Amino acid sequence: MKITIGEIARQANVSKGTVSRVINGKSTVAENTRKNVLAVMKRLGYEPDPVARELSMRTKHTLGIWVGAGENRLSPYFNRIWRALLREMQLRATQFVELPEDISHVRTRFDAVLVFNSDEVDARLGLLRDRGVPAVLIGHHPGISCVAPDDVGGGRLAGLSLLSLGHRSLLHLTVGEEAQWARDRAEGFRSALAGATLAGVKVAQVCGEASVLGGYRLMRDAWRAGHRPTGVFCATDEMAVGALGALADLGVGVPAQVSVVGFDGLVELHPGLASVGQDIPAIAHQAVSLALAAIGKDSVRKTVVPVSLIRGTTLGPAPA
Amino acid sequence: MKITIGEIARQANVSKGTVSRVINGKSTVAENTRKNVLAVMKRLGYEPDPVARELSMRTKHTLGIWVGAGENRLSPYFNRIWRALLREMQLRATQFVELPEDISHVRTRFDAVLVFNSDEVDARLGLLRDRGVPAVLIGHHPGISCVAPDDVGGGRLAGLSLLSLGHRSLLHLTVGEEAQWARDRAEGFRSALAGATLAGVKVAQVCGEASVLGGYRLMRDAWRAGHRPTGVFCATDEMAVGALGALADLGVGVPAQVSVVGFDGLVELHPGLASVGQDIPAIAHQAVSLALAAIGKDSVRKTVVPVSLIRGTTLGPAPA
DNA sequence: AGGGGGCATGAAACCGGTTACAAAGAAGAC
DNA sequence: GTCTTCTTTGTAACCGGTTTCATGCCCCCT
Repeated sequence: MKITIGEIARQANVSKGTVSRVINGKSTVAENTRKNVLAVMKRLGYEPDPVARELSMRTKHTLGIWVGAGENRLSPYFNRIWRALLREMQLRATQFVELPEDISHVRTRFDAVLVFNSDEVDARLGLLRDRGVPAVLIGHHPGISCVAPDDVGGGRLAGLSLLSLGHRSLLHLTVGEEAQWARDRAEGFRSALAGATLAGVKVAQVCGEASVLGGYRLMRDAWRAGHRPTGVFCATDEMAVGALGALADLGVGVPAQVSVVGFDGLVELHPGLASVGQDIPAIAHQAVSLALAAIGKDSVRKTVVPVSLIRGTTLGPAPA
Repeated sequence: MKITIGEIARQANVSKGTVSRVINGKSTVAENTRKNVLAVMKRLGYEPDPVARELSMRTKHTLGIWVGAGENRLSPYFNRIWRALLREMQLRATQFVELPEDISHVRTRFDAVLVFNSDEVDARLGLLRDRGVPAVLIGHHPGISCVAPDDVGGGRLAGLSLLSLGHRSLLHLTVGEEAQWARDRAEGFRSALAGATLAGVKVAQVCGEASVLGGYRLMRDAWRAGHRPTGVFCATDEMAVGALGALADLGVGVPAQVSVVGFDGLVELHPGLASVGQDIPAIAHQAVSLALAAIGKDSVRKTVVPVSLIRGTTLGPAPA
């Protein structure tokens, strides 16, 4: 038979209320009885039933995670975020459940939902609002609590780093304008160069796919088209890996002739890759914090998580 | 205020019990009252509280998923299984939560656990047994309910297919003997050839890493070492993709000179890849079924899910 | 000694459902 | 017309906790 709080109470000669108080440590309990109750609990191997607790406390200690259909679960970035969330939840004794595509028949067994940014994000947020479930977005979006890396600052950081190493001819590999993060990274990069363009700095931008292959093609084609940058800033590390491959195939020395800086800090992709590193544990931490804080209230808060430059071995001074 | 069963009962002029009966459709309810109650429920937008239900029914409608530390979450195979499980759960109105590495402090808010096979699997199963949580393994292991593809049958299928197409010189790219699935696939492959070796069929086996790069290296090195098979069976599709790359680099025509068959059916990896296809939705279905059936009892059941040959364009008749 | 304040605890209501049991009413058998 | 049986429904206990409120007790102050 399952051991309940009532059984503990009986064996410890106290009331259920007192046992509950011992468990939660909320109200004060005499040291003697506390010890006694704890001893009985230990002896019987008691574990409070989480479901009963959820019912009376009306908090489920559960967050939902809603991954967009278009989200690339196979990307190393996604994987890192996922694992960081897992760790974070463990620390907070909170479980997390992944929601299926279609939540219309899903019963809300969670206190709040973390949403990954994607094209369908508007529809999703609407659905959640209708059901009264607080949501936190990983990414940028108006009108909702968000957590995102400092994309603008990261772009600027990359630009400034290249400039300070003497690079005067730059190339930016990125995706189209549809994604907010890409716009922000590009904007930051341009802003770093804003004053410098007058001083003879040239910068070009080409757009393609955010993948290794995409980066490879962009770099190869740009080079063939006559671009001869000494510094290349790639909107993602995967593109940067592709760019490195293309440069290798073209026989261009890195970083002797060309420096390459990526974005995300996924050093496992390519040893030595220079990159604007995201603090993924911090992002996970903030996302969960915001989600848990959002329960009950409906405040909207935006959190921007700082980034830092990973120097690596693909970033060096401009050739003379 | 939240709408409860009591509120419905009041507005429909019936008792809570009757409303509950309508919801669950268990016991019989007069058609008139049923309609009436349903109307009130609809009007008020009532949704039963899953937590309260769990408490009184003592089933949590939740499965845990325990992914080993060593498991490669980035593999397309894992990804497919994961998504199939997600769908399966959705169909059954069951949620699933991923368990963190260390479950010692996790409260058991799930009815059963699905475990992915890995090296630490013994320790994990022990922990779960100690806590009295039923577990189902995706893979092979003694003493526990398992779901796995028909690895032996798949290996045999690949072997027979190659033989029937006239191939007499075969090569098997695989990993070491440590993994059960690899042993089984190899065993099936050999068994298909058992009678045929007497009839002048040559077969070689080389071992390496179960990755694209691993497959590439094995194929390249085997060719350089003088192997000239006309049929190649790879233990995983990723290895097969690598092998195809190596053959292309070596200038060997596929399937004109060499046929390549993989295992897993991950056609998205390489268009036209011939492969022993797993029925991943069926695996997910069986895994969840077994897990849900295991609640309460402690029967051990093994399920083997059939495989089928995907012909593709990399498998053809042996050259004359 | 009497009164007030604070701490420890028990009793009971509550969270939102399910379900065993009893009772009422209708229909059918004789 | 009465007895039995079946269907439908209400009542209340229960799942395993939390929390409000009241009470008892001890201590301190005047």
